[in-house]
Amino acid sequence: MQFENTATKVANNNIIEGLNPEQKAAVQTINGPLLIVAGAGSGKTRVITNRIANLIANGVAPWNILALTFTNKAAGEMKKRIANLIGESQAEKVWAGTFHSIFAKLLRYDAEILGYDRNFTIYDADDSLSLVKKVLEELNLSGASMSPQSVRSRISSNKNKLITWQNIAENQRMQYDKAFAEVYKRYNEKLKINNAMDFDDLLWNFILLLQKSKDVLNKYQEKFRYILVDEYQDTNKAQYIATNLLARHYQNICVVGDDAQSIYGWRGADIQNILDFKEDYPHAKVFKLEQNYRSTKTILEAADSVIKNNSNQLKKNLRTDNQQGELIDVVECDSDIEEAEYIISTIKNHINSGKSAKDFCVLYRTNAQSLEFEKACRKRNLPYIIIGGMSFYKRKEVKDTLSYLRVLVNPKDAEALLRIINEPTRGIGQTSLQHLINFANSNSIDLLSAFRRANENSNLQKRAVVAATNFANFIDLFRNRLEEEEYSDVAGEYIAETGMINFLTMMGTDEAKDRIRNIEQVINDIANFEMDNPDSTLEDYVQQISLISDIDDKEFGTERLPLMTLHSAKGLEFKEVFIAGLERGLFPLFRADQDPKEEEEERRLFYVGITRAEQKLSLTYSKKRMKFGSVSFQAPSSFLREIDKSLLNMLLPSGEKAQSSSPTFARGAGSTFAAKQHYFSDIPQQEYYSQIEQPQYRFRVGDLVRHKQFGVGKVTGMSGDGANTKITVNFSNIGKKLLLLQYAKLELVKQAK
DNA sequence: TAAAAAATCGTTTTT
DNA sequence: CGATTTTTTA
Repeated sequence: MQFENTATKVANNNIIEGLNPEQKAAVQTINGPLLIVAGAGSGKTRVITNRIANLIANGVAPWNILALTFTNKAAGEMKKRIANLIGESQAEKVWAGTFHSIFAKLLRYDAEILGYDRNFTIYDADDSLSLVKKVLEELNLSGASMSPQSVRSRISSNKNKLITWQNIAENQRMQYDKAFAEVYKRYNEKLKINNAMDFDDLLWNFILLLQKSKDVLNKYQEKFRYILVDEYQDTNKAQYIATNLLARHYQNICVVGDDAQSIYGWRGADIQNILDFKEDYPHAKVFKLEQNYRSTKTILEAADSVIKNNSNQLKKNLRTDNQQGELIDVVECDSDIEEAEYIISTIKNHINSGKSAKDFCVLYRTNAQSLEFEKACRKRNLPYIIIGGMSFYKRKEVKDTLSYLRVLVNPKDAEALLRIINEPTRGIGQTSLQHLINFANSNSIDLLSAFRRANENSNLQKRAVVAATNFANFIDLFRNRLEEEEYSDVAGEYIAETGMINFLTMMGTDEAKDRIRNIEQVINDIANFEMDNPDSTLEDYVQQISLISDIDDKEFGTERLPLMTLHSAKGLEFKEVFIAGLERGLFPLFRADQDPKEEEEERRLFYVGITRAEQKLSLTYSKKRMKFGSVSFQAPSSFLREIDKSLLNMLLPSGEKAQSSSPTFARGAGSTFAAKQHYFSDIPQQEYYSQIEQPQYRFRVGDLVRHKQFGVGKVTGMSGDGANTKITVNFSNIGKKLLLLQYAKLELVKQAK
């Protein structure tokens, strides 16, 4: 005990040392509700970690502290820094993790209360999409009016708001709602049958658990006496309710966030949660961290001049003692190729003169934009890393491997089973599979059991019976072994026996070799996980893996140039940042010009991007850009106009100064012409500049159009002329509609070929 | 049943 | 354009 006291005192000095007064005050507040409004680059992470260390130094047990983040990376970073302050042994006892991973862990203890098995699997967006497709097929709604994508995202956004299918069925406004409620209901039933939860269920089911069992609620309220939520501006309703339930008794809840950096509204995040915190907890203390330690004055001024165009925010006044710094380059490029060439060659030059690749970063709005940057990097032999996008875990062979493991862990997981049953082919084709599914349904057994009892199924061919029985035996064999042996060994042999690797070896191509290595990497990963977590099971491994994203991977420190979306960049910082594609319709993305709320979110995203930069910021846009294999013409982003001109340095890719009266910038920014598609990239530029009055486009059958209310649809017919022109559009959401062209205000999305 | 060819489709952002 | 799904054919 004596010993520990000394240690605590030493730690205590570390904990407050070098903090500014606001930071210190926040760190030293122990009890009661606390809101920390942390501007970009204000040392937020430091305050959070030091505060947790301070709680522990003041006698709070680390296992009574719950710290919730949005990414595993943030959680890992937090743990690492707490460990530096108070030592590994204490730090690892803190409950720090993402909402999803912590709740998943807690759900496993009491899954039975909700009617789930403890070994439930977690469905990612792909899994849940394919489940939606199956439901649509089953209910005979496929092809008709509902696209699986839109149904899935609607289900998700309802779940984020805790809206049940019954709620929708009761309040249905249209026939469409009725059908949707039906799909939603069936989707949930199927999840339950598969003993699976989607991402949103992890939040909602945890709430249900707390509501259903008073014991469980008490248990966790007692356990998590001190709760801390990072990025509070991005919490959705489910996360809000869950944290409030947990904190209700002790009210030791500390939330940290920056309303100016709320960028997940589309995923159900409710910025109101942070704006209303003081109303939820009237006694809450509030601290504002307004001292920025990251960026130059120029960058901060630019960020401020952008964000002040938003209404509805907590007042903040970011300041810095850093230098004024360089002007912000704004570079007008001819094409997306030139844009990538400019950015990558600029970075390459800096690297050649001694700078490090990891000090730079290229940000873009959509993942699709990464392609040209990759090409440019490869051309110059510049190592790069794409964060997000096609992640390791989304690759086919990796998903297949994980699906095999899922079947092993949770034999009810029909999604996983269907995914791998013919990977490699096993002589169980569509017809046989359908017979097996029917057998499972009519006997109310899970799919694997139907495989096991294939010999009772008179519809099956002999060959299929043998194949199905073999497969079931194969799974059962390894399930038995799992009970006795170390799971990493079993998993390794199991995957080897699936035949995937043999199949790929036979192909022999370079790509196949890559895939084999990826599969092996999963096996290694399992072994490492087992070593790191000696008491864990294969269930644990499979469950945590589905909640991991690319940004969590540790490859950052290496000498590679990071490329990522603006969303992925949240929480990161780089000496020099390039933001590409500042074009109307791309950033801010098109639907934002109708809806002010969306536009404000895009602006916050821009704010996030700008404030990632420490020393230097460059913004680029391109006049032409490839979209869907055809060229589209772009106007500069309206956001460029919002930055104070005195902070900008207008350039051409050659490095020459663009005249301040650069035609594109001067006109494009204020004009109303939308990005329009052409099929010849050599249309003279003059035409582009004179296109301020956009000619009336004549729609044709086959065109893809957008309607303000009805969404996107395909033109299937035209009739009449002049003011009487009528147009038939088949909307993906609601089906066919006959509209009067002059009132419909249709917007061209894509021309027919 | 499985591989190859053809057609279709789409672009936010992610735990 | 490139990925994915549907259709055709062996």
